[in-house]
Amino acid sequence: MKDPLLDYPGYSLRRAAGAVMTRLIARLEPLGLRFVDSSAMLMIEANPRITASQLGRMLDIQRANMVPLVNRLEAEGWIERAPLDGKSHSLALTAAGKAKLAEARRVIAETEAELIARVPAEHRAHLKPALDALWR
Amino acid sequence: MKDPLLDYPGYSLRRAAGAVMTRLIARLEPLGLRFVDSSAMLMIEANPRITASQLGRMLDIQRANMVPLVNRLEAEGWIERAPLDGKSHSLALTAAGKAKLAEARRVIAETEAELIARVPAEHRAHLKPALDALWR
DNA sequence: TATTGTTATACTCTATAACTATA
DNA sequence: TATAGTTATAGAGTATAACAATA
Repeated sequence: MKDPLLDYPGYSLRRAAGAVMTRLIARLEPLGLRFVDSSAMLMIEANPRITASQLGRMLDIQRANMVPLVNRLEAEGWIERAPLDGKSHSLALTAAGKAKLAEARRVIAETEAELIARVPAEHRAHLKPALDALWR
Repeated sequence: MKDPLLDYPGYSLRRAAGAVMTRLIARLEPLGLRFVDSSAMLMIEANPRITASQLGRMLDIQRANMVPLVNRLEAEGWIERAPLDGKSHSLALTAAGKAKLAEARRVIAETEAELIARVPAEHRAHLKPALDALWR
């Protein structure tokens, strides 16, 4: 069976991203976390008092779609909102959120390590700069 | 604003794939094609008389989700079904399908060329082998 | 005027379970 | 028994439009 799609780097990119994401999502699921939850919590930890709109811009998530996400993180007790001014709220991790993020960071590190290990050594250093050129 | 996600190759992989797919989808849309339509038609062209189930396995699409896809391609007049045996049907491109695929191939080639052009020359040859190691 | 947070909504993609008919 | 095609359905993820309150 011929597979003409294998000639396209763009197709390899899509399939590789899908495979890696599937592995990561499967590992986050037992922690009660979606991929986007872990991304958001990493970003909130690094930027305390960030707002939902700022967070959405950095993660490339629409403002409207941030609402259920932030609501869920708050309902789980992982983040807290505090009024910044009359219309904005700042987000910060709670103690429970920091503990949950520590768990998430372990499975993320494990998945990233596997990713690197899969790439033949002679290509390894080239992967991230090549990828970053495609979207940054 | 700090962005800890930039340290993760897996995150770069996801964002790069998203960016490239967004560009390709935007170019296929005026042709009345979804990404999966163009993938399926390339595969059918290269493998005349392939069945929907075989196609699904190669594209990593569930058998059940092939039904509306194949129905749509047939309704557009781009593919034809022919009974293979009592339970299977073979798929093949029609003349209209081949013409549409020629259009699709042009925008795909254009998008792939841009992808390559974006990657700094010293990393180019490493990208596809690195990506393929992640899913094949 | 622009931005934040929000509600409502719709569409695509994907996953699962179940059924029929045929190999 | 395993596979092909199919139906129905549900859950994610994502996009758009609109609104009130505030900067």
